Amino acid sequence: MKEYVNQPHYLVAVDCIVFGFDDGQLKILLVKRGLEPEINKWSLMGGFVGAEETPDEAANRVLKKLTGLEGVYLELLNIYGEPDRDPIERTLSVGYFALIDIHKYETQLIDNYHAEWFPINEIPKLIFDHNRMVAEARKKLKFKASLHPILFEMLPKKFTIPQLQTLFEQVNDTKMDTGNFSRKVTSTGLLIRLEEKDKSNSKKGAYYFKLNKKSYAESFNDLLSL
Amino acid sequence: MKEYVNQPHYLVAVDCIVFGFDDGQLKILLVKRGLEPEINKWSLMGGFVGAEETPDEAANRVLKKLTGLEGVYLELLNIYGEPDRDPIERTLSVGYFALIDIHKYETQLIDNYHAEWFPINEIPKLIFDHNRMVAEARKKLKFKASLHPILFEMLPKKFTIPQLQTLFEQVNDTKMDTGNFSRKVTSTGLLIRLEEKDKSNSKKGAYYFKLNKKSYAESFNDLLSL
DNA sequence: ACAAAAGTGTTTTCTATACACCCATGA
DNA sequence: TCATGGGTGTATAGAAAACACTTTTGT
Repeated sequence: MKEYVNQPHYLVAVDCIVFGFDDGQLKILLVKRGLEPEINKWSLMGGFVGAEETPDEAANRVLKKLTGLEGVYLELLNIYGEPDRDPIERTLSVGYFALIDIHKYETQLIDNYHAEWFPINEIPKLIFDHNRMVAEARKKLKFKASLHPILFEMLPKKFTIPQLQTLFEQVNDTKMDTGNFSRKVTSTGLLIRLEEKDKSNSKKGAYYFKLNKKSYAESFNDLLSL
Repeated sequence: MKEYVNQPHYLVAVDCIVFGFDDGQLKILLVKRGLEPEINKWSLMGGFVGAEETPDEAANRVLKKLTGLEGVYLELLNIYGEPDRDPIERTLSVGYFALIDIHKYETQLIDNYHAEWFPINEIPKLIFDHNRMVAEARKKLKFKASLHPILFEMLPKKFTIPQLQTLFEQVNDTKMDTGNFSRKVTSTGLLIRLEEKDKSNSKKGAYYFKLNKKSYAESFNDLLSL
């Protein structure tokens, strides 16, 4: 037990990189920081890890406070622990990235925090090392999505294949053939076609699909390249 | 600044899951814990994060202390933060997995810590949540290795293709065709064949290869499925 | 009728897999 | 010489990529 004595103790925070997809663009949710230092600067949404919770739970709590959403897709990104990253006091931050359906969050809460969605390529200067966190999150999202069908987490319940394709293209920073994409994605068995069509982007209209939740759940056990 | 007041502070530790490959087996390095509680039980090698270092640096320091090695492949695994995971005092632990060339560590140091290599399928009961960490590390290694050529980190400078194949099979818990494996791996451009052969496993002998360091470095920018 | 997005058909290329078979050599 | 692991050759199947072309319907 002696070794525990005199070891330094630190503040531990969580910061969330919240991804959403809207209007054909991959976006990130940022808040105007409400406390000193750097008050009123843009920042990631975060909070301290409380005495009775794990970092995961803290991230979920923060996310719920900001968006009203529960059961959000959350994944550990990295630990940020430069001794001087927070000028007030040493704080280790656990970074998480979250994928949410951008149309489901509660506007009221967002307003309370003076939060705004920023297109991924138009992120402003953020406090501390938050810009680095965003860059790493983007990269990790890309790798993760190459083996796991997680991007559906950012789409509404009903979505079209062209919509899904745009999201893929945004995440991977690439263009792909529409015909091949359509076939590839329908062949996975993850999608169920609905009768309804979305005619907002073409006269012909694109069928809406929904996730096949059973296949989706199972796919998380496997390596699946989509 | 007011918000920083009265936030709880915690101990922050690192724990390393050290993988090595020897005798055709994937192994993990464990130590006999030297402090209370649970003294003399098997455990991962760990230590507290010092005031002047990041968790990464702490992990590197711990690893050097144990093996004498520097510049080891280290990657964040997860953060373990159950409020009661350490019975003495709340301690958050940052788990790392490390890949080392098992023949390069310094025996003397290992002896000092009463450390031993355990085949991956014969891990004893460990303290706290360390068994869970090992399980997660194994899974993460598999996923990571499916897109990045990191397994070379566990091989000596000179290695044969059958050796590499055995390592792959161990990590992925599978068997593959020797002919196809050989072609696949040589076609990546990551390997340079040497003149020398290893005749310890066959009369014909298997060529030694070394890493093409340039291609190897570049490959880390891409998604590469090996 | 026209234009433009959606998505199907078709061809070609590439990769993965299976497996027969040759190679080298110590015992 | 023969048994054995190390590899190459080859044939086939399946996936990916490229792209022509049809379908639909608001204008």
